[in-house]
Amino acid sequence: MTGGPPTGSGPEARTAGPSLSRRTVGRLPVYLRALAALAAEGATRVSSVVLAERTGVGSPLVRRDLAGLGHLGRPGVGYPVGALQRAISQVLGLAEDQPVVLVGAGHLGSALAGYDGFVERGLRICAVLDADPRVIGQARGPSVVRSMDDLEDVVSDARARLAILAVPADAAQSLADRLVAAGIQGVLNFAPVELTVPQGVSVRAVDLSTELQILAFHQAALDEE
Amino acid sequence: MTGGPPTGSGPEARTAGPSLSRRTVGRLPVYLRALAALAAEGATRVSSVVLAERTGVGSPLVRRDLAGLGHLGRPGVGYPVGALQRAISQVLGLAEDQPVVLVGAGHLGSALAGYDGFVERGLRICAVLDADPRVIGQARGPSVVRSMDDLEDVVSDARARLAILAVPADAAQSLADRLVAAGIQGVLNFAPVELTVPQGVSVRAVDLSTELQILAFHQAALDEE
DNA sequence: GTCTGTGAACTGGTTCACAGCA
DNA sequence: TGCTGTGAACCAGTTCACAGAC
Repeated sequence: MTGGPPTGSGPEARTAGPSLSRRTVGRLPVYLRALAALAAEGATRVSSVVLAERTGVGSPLVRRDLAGLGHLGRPGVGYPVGALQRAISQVLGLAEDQPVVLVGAGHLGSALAGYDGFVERGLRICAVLDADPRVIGQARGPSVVRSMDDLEDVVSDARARLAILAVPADAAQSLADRLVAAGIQGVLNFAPVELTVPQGVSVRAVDLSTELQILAFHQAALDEE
Repeated sequence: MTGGPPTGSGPEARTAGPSLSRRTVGRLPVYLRALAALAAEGATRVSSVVLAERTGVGSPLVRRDLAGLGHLGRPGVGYPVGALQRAISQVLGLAEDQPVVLVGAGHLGSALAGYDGFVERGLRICAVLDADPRVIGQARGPSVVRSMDDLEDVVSDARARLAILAVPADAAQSLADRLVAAGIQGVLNFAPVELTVPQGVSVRAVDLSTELQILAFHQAALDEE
C-alpha cells in the first residue's frame, strides 16, 4: 500500500467533525465486506467479537471504529447488520451509486472493467477509455472502450469524481492532469509512479511490485533466524 | 491495509536486529522505485531531501529509514544510489531472483503475468496456473498456463516461497491451503476474502474495491464542507 | 450474565532540532 | 557550508479495563 500523502486537509477540518481517522476509514470497507457476508448468511445482528474474527481486526478496535459512526450498537445485543451497512456506505459516500471513469483498457483495465465487486458496493464503472485505436469500440465488461480524446466529455457528462488509472507509467502523470482538470477529485493509480496533484485531490496508489517486495521481506526475515 | 498479523516474532528478534519497523519495510520498495528512476537519469548520489521529493515521504523520515540499513550516507554528500539500491534489495531478500507462482489466469492473472515491473526488481513469475481446461496451454506473458493439479509440483520444483492468488473469492481459501502445504510462505491475495493461514505464513491483501471505497470517502468528505 | 462505548495508559511511529562529519 | 544520523519531544493510534445499558 503506498498511498502517498492523502492530499487534502485533515479529517478533523469538517463540520461537526465525526473524527474518523485515516486508519479507521481504511477499515470501514473491510467491515462492509464482512457485513455483506454475514447478511448473506442471514445474520441480523453481530457483535464486535464476531466482526473482529471475520476481519482480523481486534474487538476493542472494532468497537472504537464503529462507535465513531454514531450509537448503533446496543449493549448486551450487538450491532444491527443492515443499519451498520447503511451507516458505513453513507459515510463512505456510497449511499447512491458513484460513477467511476476507468482509464486504460489493457490487461489490468480489462480485469477491472469486468470486476463484479465494484457495483455491489456502490461503485459503477461508467466509461472505459484507451488510446489504442485497435481496442476502441471493443467491449470491456458491460462497457465499450472509447477514445482517450473523449476523456473530458466522459468525466463531465457522468459528473464523475473518481477515476482509475491503469495505464503505462509514462502516460500516467499527463492523464492524471487531464482528469483533475476535468473535475476528478480522487484517483486510484496503478502505474508505478508517484503522481503530483493539486491540493484537494486525493490519490491512492496500488503498486503490485511494491506489495510483492514487502512480502519478500517477511520471507527473507524468516530465513535469517 | 489488511495483511493480517505478520505472523512471526517481531522484527527485533533477529540476529544483530536491524530493527526495521513494519512501516519502514513498506516504504523501502518506494525508495527502490525512486532510486531506479534516479539511476536511469544518471544520478550517482542522492540526498534525503531529493528522495523525499520523489517519494512524498518527508526527509527526516527518509533519513531515519535509511539509517536503519547501515551507515550508507555521507554527511555533506548524500547517499550513493547504487549502493543504496543493493542494500535495499538485499534487505528485502531480492538479492537474487525470487520465484513467484501465479495462481489464476483470468483477466487479473493475465495482467500480472505480463507485468514487466516484477522482473526488474528481482521477482520472477515462474509459473501460471489455472483450473479452466480451456486456458491451459495458452501463453500468459512469458509463461504457459498449467493445470491447477500441478500446483504442488510447480511450487516444489521452483522452490518458490511466494505466490499470487488471483482467483475468485470462493476458491481462494482452499488454494491458499494447498499453497501453504506445498511450502509457500507469503501470499499476495487479490480475492476479496480474509484468508486464514498458519503461523509463519504472511498474507498481504489487495482489495480493489476497498481501495476505491477509501477514495470515495475523501471525495464525500470534501462535499460536506 | 452479555456486550457496547469510552476514559486512561501505552505503544510505535514521526517530527524536531542539533551534534558531528565532509 | 551541506548533509547525515540520532536523542528527545511529540502525536496518532491501539489496547486495557471498566461503567453502564440490555
